[in-house]
Amino acid sequence: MVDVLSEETEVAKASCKGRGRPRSEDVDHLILEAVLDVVAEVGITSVSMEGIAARAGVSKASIYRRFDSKDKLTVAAVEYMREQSPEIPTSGTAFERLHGLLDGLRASLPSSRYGRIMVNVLAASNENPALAKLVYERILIPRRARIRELIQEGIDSGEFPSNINIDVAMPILVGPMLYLGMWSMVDPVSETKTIDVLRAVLNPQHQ
Amino acid sequence: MVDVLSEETEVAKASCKGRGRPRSEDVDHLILEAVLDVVAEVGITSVSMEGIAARAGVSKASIYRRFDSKDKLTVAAVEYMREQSPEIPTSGTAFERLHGLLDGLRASLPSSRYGRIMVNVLAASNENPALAKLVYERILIPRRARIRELIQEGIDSGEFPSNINIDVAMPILVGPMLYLGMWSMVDPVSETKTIDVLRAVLNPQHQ
DNA sequence: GAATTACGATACGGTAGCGTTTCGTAATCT
DNA sequence: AGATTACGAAACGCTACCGTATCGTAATTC
Repeated sequence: MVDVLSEETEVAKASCKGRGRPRSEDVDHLILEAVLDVVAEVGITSVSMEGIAARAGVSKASIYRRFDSKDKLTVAAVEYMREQSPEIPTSGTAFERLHGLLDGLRASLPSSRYGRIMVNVLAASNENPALAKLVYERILIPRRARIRELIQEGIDSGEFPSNINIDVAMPILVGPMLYLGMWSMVDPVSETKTIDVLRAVLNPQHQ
Repeated sequence: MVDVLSEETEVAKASCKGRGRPRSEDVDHLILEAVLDVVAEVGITSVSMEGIAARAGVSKASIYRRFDSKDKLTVAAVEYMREQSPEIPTSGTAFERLHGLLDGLRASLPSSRYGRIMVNVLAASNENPALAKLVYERILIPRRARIRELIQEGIDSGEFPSNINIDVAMPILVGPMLYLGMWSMVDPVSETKTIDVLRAVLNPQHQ
């Protein structure tokens, strides 16, 4: 849960060190968490001020005091979201750790709040390209960076071939996880599939 | 545009060979096309009877005469959708044809009506799992079958290694296209990337 | 203690879409 | 010709959400 809500955020519209009652940070968090929940469950289109207020247990006035439009609200929610970092495996070989991370990604795609937000934002990217870009840069890119690090570790330790081009390896490693996870709510994937695929990609001789 | 509208569809609710004025097939098509357009552009949640009527240039009554709920309407639209088959390349090596098909898939992901419908249905899969399953089985599976055929052709002709397991090869070939295409509207992919990836997957010695 | 600001609750008129119904007209079957 | 059904257009009451405003109360600063 950490803390946060960066200083530069739009949130602080009028009440920067004012004299009266200060704004409740609890209310800030309640609102943004509610937005993230709704986006994950039913999509950005279905975010409504009234619905968020009801869900967060907060008055509409408290929302409008902070965000004067739905766009500002969703943008702030995404900025607030920063990195529900998945636990990065630390034990085992580079292959095992990479497998752990990637299989976690695959499994989280349809089920986790994180994964569902990504899909819903992607679906709305036509309507709201600015938000899509923001999510891509603030959420997806950092995630990918962690995978890159793990691949680099494997290369440095000699476990993976040294001539790997990471920019080519990324789609080859991550892509199959998207393929396997994306529709798994209607067509579940056997648990051994991920490792079969990773083995085929990283140890072609065993294919 | 073909023809179609299967006989078993829900559409024929009361007017199977009745006596009066027959239902216009033009109206059938106008309605379902409008639904597909709206789903592609703004998502299933945003499909409204009024919106469809206006867009199709049809009265609401004509819609309700055929579909008594929005669910029935969207399901019928998907069933009507059957396969806007992408042109399957016929010239060149198996690699070249596979590349053509897969690169077409990648490029169509964010831009084509087909690709946008898939993402929007996926995003709504929580709310409407039945529709998600229908789309998956009627649209996605047949598409994948065509890719499988192309891979099998390459194996049969000796161009691809004979020990390939197609169930493993599919995620490895298709997955990277998802990875590269999915966010390309906010982060365009260089055109040579697809072929780099395919080369790395199919000719590991050149990696 | 007085001024100031945030809070929850509640209410307002306005808009959009819902599902249904009624109308007059058009097309097809017997 | 007459019966029957589909068509577009329009109107119905209903609900949800919008953005705004007003209230009394709570929490801070001066």
